[in-house]
Amino acid sequence: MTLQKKPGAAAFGGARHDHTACVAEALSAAETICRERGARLTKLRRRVLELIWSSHAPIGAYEVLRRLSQEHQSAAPPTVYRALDFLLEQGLIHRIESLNAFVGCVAPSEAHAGQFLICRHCGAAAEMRDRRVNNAIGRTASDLGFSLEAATVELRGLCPECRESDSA
Amino acid sequence: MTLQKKPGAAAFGGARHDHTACVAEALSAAETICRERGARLTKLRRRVLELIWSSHAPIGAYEVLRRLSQEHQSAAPPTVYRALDFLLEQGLIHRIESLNAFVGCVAPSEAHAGQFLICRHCGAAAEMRDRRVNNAIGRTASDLGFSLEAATVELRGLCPECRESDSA
DNA sequence: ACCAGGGTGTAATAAAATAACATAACAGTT
DNA sequence: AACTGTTATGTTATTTTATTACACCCTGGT
Repeated sequence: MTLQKKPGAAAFGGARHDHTACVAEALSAAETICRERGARLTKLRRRVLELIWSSHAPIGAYEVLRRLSQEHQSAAPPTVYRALDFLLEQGLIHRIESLNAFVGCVAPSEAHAGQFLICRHCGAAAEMRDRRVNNAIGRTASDLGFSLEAATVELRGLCPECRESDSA
Repeated sequence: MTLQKKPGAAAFGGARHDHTACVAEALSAAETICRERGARLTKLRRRVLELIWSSHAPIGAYEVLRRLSQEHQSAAPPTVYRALDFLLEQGLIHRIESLNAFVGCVAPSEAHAGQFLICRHCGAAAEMRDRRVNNAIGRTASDLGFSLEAATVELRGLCPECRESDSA
């Protein structure tokens, strides 16, 4: 357990966390980071980031597009994909390969290869960076002479919340 | 390291392994398994499996379709996807989420959640099942109260072969 | 004002996956 | 052999996800 006190606390917190604050924090962090890097977080890109942060469940590019269209006449696939590319480059979001969807990054200031716990019931994805997992992966790769560059780790199952309500 | 003596040995072996034998073995194992289970490995399904095994690099559904079409007049997307679904259910192939592609399973007789090392240079994907990685994932999930059902682990980088030729 | 880049608009298309319904092949029963 | 239920395949269309190519337009630096 490294980056977050309690990984999944927000993502799996359900009703228990103040999501408005959660989004505000993410956006403000993004602005700071982009300013520092001289990257341009335009209105459009910021808005896309906000839409992605609208919940802790990964959201597809075309769902972003649908929502964006309601307020942005000229939105089209490239509009969204370009914004997503920018956000990915800046490490402000992650792509969930197994869902073809995107989710906000909880610790965008650091270089990262996120690992995700994805709840099949509520859809939320909690980002974590577990030392043991990283170590195990790193060791395995090096044992095999494989030069590791990136890792996709996506775990599916039931989050604590949904687990309860499932058995209830 | 569990299932294979040397994970990646065949996948990353390049010129060094007898791929014809490798495919023959996979097909014959598939037939045995299906016979035992009463599952029907039809000609079509067998051929799709063979196409997937044509190399150790994951292959996309539409690439399978293109090749299949050359010999099978009526091949269409559902033809291929249905065969793929069958092969996935039987555990004869794996889906590589980060590539939208499929690869033969090296140990189809057992229940499995494969982990993959994917070479960005030659495209080969070596399947492994590393105890440490599995343990780390299992522990992390249970620490967080997450009920783990499936795991996608896909590592990208350079395989030993390509690493050499890269620096050469 | 000019210009160079980066950002966005727009139209078309490619790539990946599924839906829905029709037909055919097959296994077990009579 | 004919009947029947099931599973497999054929066929057409559509949906979902992602990219290409080119035009336009800001914005910052000179």
